[in-house]
Amino acid sequence: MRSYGQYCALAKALDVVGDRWTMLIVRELLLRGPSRYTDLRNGLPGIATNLLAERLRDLERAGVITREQAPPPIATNIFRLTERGEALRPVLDALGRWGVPYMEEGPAPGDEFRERWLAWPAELFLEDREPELPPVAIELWVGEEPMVLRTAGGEVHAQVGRAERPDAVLRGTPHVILGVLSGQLELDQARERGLVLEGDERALERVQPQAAPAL
Amino acid sequence: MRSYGQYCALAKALDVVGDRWTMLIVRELLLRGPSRYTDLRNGLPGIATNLLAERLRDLERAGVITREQAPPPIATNIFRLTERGEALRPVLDALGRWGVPYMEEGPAPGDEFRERWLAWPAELFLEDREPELPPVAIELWVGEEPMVLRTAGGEVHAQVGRAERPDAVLRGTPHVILGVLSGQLELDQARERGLVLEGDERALERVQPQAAPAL
DNA sequence: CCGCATCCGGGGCGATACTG
DNA sequence: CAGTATCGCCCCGGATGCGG
Repeated sequence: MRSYGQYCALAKALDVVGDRWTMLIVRELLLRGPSRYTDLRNGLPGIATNLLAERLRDLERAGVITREQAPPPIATNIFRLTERGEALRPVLDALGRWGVPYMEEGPAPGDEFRERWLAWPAELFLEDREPELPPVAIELWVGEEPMVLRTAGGEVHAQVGRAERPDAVLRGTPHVILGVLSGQLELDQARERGLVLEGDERALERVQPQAAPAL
Repeated sequence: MRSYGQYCALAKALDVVGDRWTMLIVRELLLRGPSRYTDLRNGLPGIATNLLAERLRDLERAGVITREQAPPPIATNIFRLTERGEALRPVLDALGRWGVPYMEEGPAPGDEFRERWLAWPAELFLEDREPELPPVAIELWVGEEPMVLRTAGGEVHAQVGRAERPDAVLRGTPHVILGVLSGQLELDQARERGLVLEGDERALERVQPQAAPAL
């Protein structure tokens, strides 16, 4: 990116991560951990391949990510965030939180969706309000790939995958699931909009925000 | 900006404020409060006039700013952040904080500078560690325009202008002043690099961070 | 299949000129 | 003062090719 040419911390930050797609690449690396080129590309629907390659080069030069050659049998590179790159998490948290209201309207026609993108609102909004009880696991089915929410140390962690014995299973559209996770939708309302909840309803209530956070 | 076409809070946020110059326009409105077109332009060295006009239109349509017609005698518009726009402050705070390390190297050749941009690191790093004492005011001279730091309620507020009877006056380059404010530079080191401190040194020490924050 | 490089059309960007 | 108009250029997006 062309530098803004301003001696200002914000402008300098934007010189590094202000380019189109750059923040979203960081999002993928934060959500997935170290990733291969193809995995990144899969998590970034719409990006042109040359742009991804160019951004990865830029980010590497800027010290935000590193590129590791996997050992010879595997002919692939692994991209991973440096400490400096991980330090961008508060930035993406803030931006993601600011963007949540735009999710309420539901996906625009043609919008792509990846299950793991839900990890953001999930970890942002949910908390384990009864950490002294045994941990619970909630499975989410919102597309092809299942996700699982687990309580641990008062927090809730989200990741792609299944639970062995989930306390509850939620199925629904991204829009409805997000409404439930963010506390914008009551369970009754959500059910009217197609939410299916199997298992222990209390597991869900345990992690939902008490009051709907102001968006 | 072209939409990313992703049903993701972060991508949706970037659809609105991810365009080039957009965040910096919000920076100016946060730092200055409601502003005229020309004032914005002055605080955004390097921006093309048509781009500023276009971004202001976009931000207005997105509900981030409003445009008010000033009463007839003054034939000018006033742009001001909406509540939604003010809600971007945590985002810019996080990004600005992430960008501070790039300031340590000093300005790049040709970098523009505005005194008020210092308000960011100032309010971010400084705190009144002795709020029970009478408030102090510190004047900063780093360019044409003076700035003043005032303690109030345990916090430190920065704004353009002078103090009537400053407890201390600091003069130096942006780079050195920033080093002092962020706690990266000891006073001795700063003096070697051209810092001039008049008045009560304790006023400065009172608001400096105790330990240099990890950048 | 993975990780790009190349090519090309369109649009956003930057600089300057101009207008009410 | 507060923008609009214009124009060249480069960046972006999409498609394709290609070596390992």
